[in-house]
Amino acid sequence: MERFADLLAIQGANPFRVRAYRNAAMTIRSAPRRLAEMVDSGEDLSQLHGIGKTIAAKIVEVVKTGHLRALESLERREGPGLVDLLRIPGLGPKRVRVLHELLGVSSLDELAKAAERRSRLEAARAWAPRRRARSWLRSRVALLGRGRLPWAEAEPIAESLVEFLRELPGVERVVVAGSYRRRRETVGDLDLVISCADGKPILERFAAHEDVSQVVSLGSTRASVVLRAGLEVDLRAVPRESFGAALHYFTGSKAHVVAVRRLAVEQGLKVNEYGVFRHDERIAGEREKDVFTKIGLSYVEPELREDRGEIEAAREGELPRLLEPGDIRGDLHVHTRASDGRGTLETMVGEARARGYEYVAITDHTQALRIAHGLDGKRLREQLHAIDRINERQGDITLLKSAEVDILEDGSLDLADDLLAELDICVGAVHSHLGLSARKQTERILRAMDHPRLQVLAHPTGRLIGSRDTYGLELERIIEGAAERGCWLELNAQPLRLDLSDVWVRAARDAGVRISIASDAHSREQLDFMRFGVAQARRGWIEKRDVVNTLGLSRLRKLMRR
DNA sequence: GCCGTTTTCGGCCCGACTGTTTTCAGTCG
Repeated sequence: MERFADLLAIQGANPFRVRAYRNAAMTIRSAPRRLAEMVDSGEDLSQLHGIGKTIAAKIVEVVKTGHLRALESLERREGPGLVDLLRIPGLGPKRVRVLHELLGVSSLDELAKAAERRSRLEAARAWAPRRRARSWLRSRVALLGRGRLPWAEAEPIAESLVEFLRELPGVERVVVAGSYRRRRETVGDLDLVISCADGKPILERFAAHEDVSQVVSLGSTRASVVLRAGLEVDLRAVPRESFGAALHYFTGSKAHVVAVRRLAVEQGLKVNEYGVFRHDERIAGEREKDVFTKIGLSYVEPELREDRGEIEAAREGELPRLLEPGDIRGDLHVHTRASDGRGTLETMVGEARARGYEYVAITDHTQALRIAHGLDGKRLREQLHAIDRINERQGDITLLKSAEVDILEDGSLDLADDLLAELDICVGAVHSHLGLSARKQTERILRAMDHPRLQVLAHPTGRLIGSRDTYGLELERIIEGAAERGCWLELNAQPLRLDLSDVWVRAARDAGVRISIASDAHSREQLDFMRFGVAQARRGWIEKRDVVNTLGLSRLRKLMRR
């Protein structure tokens, strides 16, 4: 749908038609179920917001045939590589069309070559930056290839920029907005908002920061730069009375903001980054909360602002009371150096106690995972004894006997039943045979969950952000199976896992599955990863009561299956 | 192309920056 929209835009189609396809793409991305499944069960896709008869038919065609004829014929006409040009900052559909028609360019490679040649570009009247067209193009092509950064990697960069700005004279407030504030698992750029009386000198100081490698644009209210690290940073300066409105606008998401503005228009109001206006009168702007209340909404937490139902819920006063970091009372997935962790048992327990946890489950790998030095029966028994001794010594934190038990290819567990019976809680995980068909992988996991001892399924999809996709899996069936069996699903808080994702953790919650948010710490510092998991859970509309490790130990034990 | 307790037709969020525009198009967020 996104690709089709791109090609339509390059063709010069009605922009609202183009937008309709982009909206549909957004709906598909946020859908809590796979559309293929809806098609298979004969459901009417046009019930989904933003999908009408035409697009529904196209989706059905893709699901049933694997092809979209309309897309393929457009690609044949224009060249399949043409849409890639849109990824270059500063190149939109109109300029891509000019490049295509004038220079015969229809792929990134061809563009790179054309940028080195003398070309007729300078003579093209329709091409706005024509005086320095070639050098402009070269500098823009160089901006390509910057991927999204995991949230946790953006954090130190964001914090140092905030610190820098706070110390500039005239700066009143600084907040990192954008997808960073919404706590998306990755960020494409950083959006900083400041309030001050006069933005120009501050923006100029910012553009001259030693970490800036390129100034993309620099005006009196906005500066856009690229850091040496490759990250793009946008800084917006607004007066104090507009700070809340600016924060709302720059926090996004785009879809959320558009929906809010549309709602305002329906009420005869206008919302922009300077405030909420009735005719020419500003009726809100300094405080973000007022932007919501003036159009009849309760305050929406940034993590929810994806236009996935939060606006309707805010209107009805039915927003969730989101999980808070302080609600967490224990960690159910922690490694020691007995397998592939770095800390000793005592170190990890000490760190958990320092966090005020009531309990921590020690979950080293089991024997099948050779590479992690997984524990066989003998070594696990030794660890269980050690845990008994620690538990006898101290009363303020309880160690739960556990293991991250390998789920073997046939769905059986990598520990004998008598050993499993000695554990307080069994965490199961898939680490091998990731290439099974989706059906086989799903049945393997369901079979493992059939085992009465298996309580938590760790990192359910196995994805690694930026490097490994979900292994083939019918996640709806896993969620359904977990609900039926009283099995819990983990939200693994490792910043490159965050598995389950926001959309899926919400789907699991909706299906009545309980969630364990777990650090999967392999060193004492990594117990801190819990906060990434909490943020991801909030994006999935998770409340305290949905999460098992917000419970005290006795209630937690009661909730276990056996 | 989608949508509708104003509408089945006529709307569809809104503003900043760039370039060379002498009043605005293209792009971006």
